[in-house]
Amino acid sequence: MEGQGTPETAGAPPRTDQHYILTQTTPFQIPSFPPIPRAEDQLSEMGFSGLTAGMVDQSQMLENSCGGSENVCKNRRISRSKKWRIPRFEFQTRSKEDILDDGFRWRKYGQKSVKDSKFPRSYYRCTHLTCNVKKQVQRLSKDTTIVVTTYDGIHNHPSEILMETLSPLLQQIQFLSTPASTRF
DNA sequence: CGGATTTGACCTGCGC
DNA sequence: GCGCAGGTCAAATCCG
Repeated sequence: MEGQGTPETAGAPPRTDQHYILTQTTPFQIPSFPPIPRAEDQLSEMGFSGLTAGMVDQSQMLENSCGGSENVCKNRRISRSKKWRIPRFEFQTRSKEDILDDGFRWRKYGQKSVKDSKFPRSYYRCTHLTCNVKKQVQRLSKDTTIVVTTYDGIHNHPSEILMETLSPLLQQIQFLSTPASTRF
């Protein structure tokens, strides 16, 4: 795994002194979600070129993560008989910072100490209204300089920070492309 | 004051 | 059935 895919592409939202290692590389597909960008495209957008994401058996997926399935249980979990699969990809990041700035906004909803690890695992959810992507962040106890970030799901919206950066530019382009006679 | 974070309680699955 | 571990909830707290 080490040494496998270590994109250090410049100019991407993730920054600081980080090295990236993507640990799962199996292609995946999503059966019935609305049109959303492929994980590879999102990774590319984040600056990780030439990467693919892995597939995970997500039989414990929560109801709000499966787009209103008929199999929603009264309690929070979906029946294990329904084999949901969502993309999951994992980065190992060499950084002093625990939080990888990936261009999306995250809200922390939990932290848990994990067996065989002296560092707690943090749980984050994307703050976008309709996006149910989650990520887990944990520092390796073997090598405390490495932070493992696991993404569950694919964003169904563009990076908000990226859009904030680009919106003045887009507005200017729109303004300039409008015929002068029709402005105002 | 509102949004984000913290943290203990709770829920669920799994192995024995 | 029981205990353990992982994941989530939600009230309390913090902070800009």
